[in-house]
Amino acid sequence: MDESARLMTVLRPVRAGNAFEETVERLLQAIKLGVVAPGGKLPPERELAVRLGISRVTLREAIRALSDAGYLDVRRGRYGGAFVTYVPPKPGAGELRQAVAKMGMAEVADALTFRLAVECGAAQVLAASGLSPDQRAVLVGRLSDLDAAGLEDYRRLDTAFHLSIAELTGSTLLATTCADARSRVGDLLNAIPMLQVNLDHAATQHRAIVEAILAGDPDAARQAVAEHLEGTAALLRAFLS
Amino acid sequence: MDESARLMTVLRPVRAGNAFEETVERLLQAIKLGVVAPGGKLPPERELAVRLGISRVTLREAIRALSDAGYLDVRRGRYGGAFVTYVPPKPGAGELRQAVAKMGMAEVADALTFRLAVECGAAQVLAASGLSPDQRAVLVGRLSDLDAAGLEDYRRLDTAFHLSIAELTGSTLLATTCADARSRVGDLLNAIPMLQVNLDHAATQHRAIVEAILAGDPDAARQAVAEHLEGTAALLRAFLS
DNA sequence: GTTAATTGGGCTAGTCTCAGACCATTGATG
DNA sequence: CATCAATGGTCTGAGACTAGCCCAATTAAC
Repeated sequence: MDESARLMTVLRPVRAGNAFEETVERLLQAIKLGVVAPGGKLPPERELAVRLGISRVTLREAIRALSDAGYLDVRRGRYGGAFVTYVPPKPGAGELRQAVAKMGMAEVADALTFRLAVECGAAQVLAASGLSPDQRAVLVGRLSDLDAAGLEDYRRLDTAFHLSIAELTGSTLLATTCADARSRVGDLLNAIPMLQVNLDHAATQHRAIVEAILAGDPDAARQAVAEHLEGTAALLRAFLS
Repeated sequence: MDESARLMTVLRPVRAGNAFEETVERLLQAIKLGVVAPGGKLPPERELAVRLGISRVTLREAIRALSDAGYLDVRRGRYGGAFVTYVPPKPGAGELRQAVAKMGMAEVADALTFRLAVECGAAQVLAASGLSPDQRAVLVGRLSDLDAAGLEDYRRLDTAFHLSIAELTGSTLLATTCADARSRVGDLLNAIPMLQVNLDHAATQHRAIVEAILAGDPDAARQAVAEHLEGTAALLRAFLS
């Protein structure tokens, strides 16, 4: 609000933690977002260390921690590697309360607001830009992937659909920000039971989002995304009370 | 776009640089955003080091670098400290080309898209939330501050106005993201000459933004912000050709 | 003037992180 | 069944970063 609030905003910690902690967080993000699907393999340590800009020693410590925690299965030798064993927990109110407790109510509200803002912004920007035929195809493809998904793959493909919108804008910053926003609410979303009614409703909303974007209507796109995310947030609140 | 693009997005470097570099960047952000006004003083080293989560040694190296570069004037003893001496350079096409050259065209486009998305998102979210009388007062106050500003303070108060929108949403994540987005285009904006025509136009748009937010109209807010930022982007493009 | 509080300046011992080299294991291929 | 390429496992020396301590300078207040 006042000047001192802005000081708090800008002069915040330069680092979220030590290299090990930040690496664990990043790998966990890749796993939970389904960037590396269950059963899939992480890139080789040497390559991954370069990509993450850290030493192999630190990366290995992080992989070791995730392996111990049951997220990864590490195998040696040629054709070996770190394989994802994590599968999202079965939804339930217990999981949700636990996830919320770990974050704190204020942080949950912050994350939901953040996600609403950036995803609406991304959809609006994409709708306002003239999409190439290739881009349209990608968007439609992701939508039909999601429609064809079983319960097993639903969360992962839902994430893929939402992130595609940001990626299609061509802005790396926006894509990473949306990925960040999504991963902040990931544990909460996983706690929501997937009822057929909700899935049908979501499918309708997804279609509305795509149609608005393809029609080049930023306002409709913004509204459609807002409605969709508000719906999810409402489900969450319902489970919390 | 495809799966490998998502790998690039998530498995990016965990650290933008070493602690020294990141600290310099953060302090520069505070200075250029006008969070600490020219002539103002940074918090004492000991306190600032704690806030930034780094050691005093590293902080002092960063301050030393900024002092050498002419951004700060450091004075010892009681009532001493690191005082901001930086004043934004006089606008001109030369500055702009230089700023663009340092970033690269792709990065400039990315930054502009990013800012458009997050600021529209913030305005939309704020408009959709019921504002308290206090919040309305802050928003209106920032607007009149800006209207009353001389050329000297214009940029700083313009930044303050825009960031207030994000801050008023109550989302720390959104506030820091908007601050980040703004600082990425800061050098570009500083290169645009401040013609009276443009200032008048901007003032009208600012008023439209505030009215839409106060009216609780997310679509109007989104449109007003989009129009305003597109206008700025258009000015930039004009200066580049 | 003297004092005392506040602030920047500097040092040291210890921990974290890194780059690079070398070892160990695995399994497809000939 | 022997080979060899790809991959994880391990070690070491150097540099970055930190916490904590004390010194030096400055100035309002008495």
